[in-house]
Amino acid sequence: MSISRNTIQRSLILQTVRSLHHHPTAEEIYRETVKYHPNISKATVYRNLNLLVQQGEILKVEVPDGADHFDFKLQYHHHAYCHKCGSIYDMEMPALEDMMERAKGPQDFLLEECNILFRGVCSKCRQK
Amino acid sequence: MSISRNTIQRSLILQTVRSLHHHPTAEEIYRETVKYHPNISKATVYRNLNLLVQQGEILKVEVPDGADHFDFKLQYHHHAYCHKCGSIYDMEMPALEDMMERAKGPQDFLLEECNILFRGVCSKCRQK
DNA sequence: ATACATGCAAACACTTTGCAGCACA
DNA sequence: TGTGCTGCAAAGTGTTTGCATGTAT
Repeated sequence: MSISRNTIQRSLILQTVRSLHHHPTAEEIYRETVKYHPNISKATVYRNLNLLVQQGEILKVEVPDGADHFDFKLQYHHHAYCHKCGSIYDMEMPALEDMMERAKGPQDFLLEECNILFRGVCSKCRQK
Repeated sequence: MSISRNTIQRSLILQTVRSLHHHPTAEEIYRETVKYHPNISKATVYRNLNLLVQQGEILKVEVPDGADHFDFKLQYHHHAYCHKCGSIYDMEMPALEDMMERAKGPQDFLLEECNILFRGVCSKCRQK
C-alpha cells in the first residue's frame, strides 16, 4: 500500500467536511472548497473524499437521492432522510447491536456492517 | 391519476420479477424479458418496474453497488448485501418495530419508513 | 376514439479514469 | 528524485425523458 501525502487540497477538503455539519454531498464540498482554492477540480474532491473515507477520517452516507453525502461525525449513529428536500438528519438508535445478534441472516454470511436509513418528511417540509 | 393498462410488456416484466428469486437488477430483468419479447426496450423495463413498485406489486431494494435491485417478496424483511459479488440475500430481524419506537429522531420528523441493509461477505465468497 | 404505453435515441446525474505535468517527502 | 497527486477532459454507469407511433379499453 502506498503512503498518502498531505496536500493542500486534501486538508482543505477534510476541513470543509468538518465545517459543514449538514451532511454535504461531493458537489457541495466542491462548491465550498473552490472558494478558497479556485483551481481545485471536482475529480480531486471525489478522489480525496473516497480516500478520507477509506482512512476512517469521515463517513460516507449513501442515500437514495442519487448523490452520496459525507459526515464528519464518526461515532456510530444513523440517519433520517427527508424525501421532500433531500436533507439528512442524525438519529440515535440504541440497542441495535443486541438486536443484530438476534438477526437471522443467510448461512455463513459474515456480517460486517449494518446500514440503517430512516425516511420521511422533516419538520421544515411538514410546515409547508 | 391515470388508469394503468395491461400491456404484454408490463405483465411479462412482473412475471419475470416473480420468477427470478435472486433480487435481480433492471438490467437482468431486461435480459430475461428480451428473450420472450425481443423488441422490448430498456426504457419500458425501467418505466414498468417503477410503476409496479408504486402499485405495490414488487419492492425496490436500493444497494450501494449502483444498480437498484427488485424483489418479488412483499412481506416485511431486510437484506444482506455481499460486497464481493454484489449478491443480495434475505434476512429476518424480529423486534425491529419495537426498537424503532425507541429511536430518537429529529424533532417533528415524520418517520415513514426504515431501510436496513446489512453488508458483509456471503458464504460463497468466503470460500474463495 | 382517446389516452396511456411503447421503442428508440438522446439526455441526465453522479462518479471514475487516463494522462501529462506538478509537488510533497 | 521519485512516486503520489493534481487538473482537465473524456468515459462510464444507471436511469430518465422527449417524441412519434402503437394499442388497450
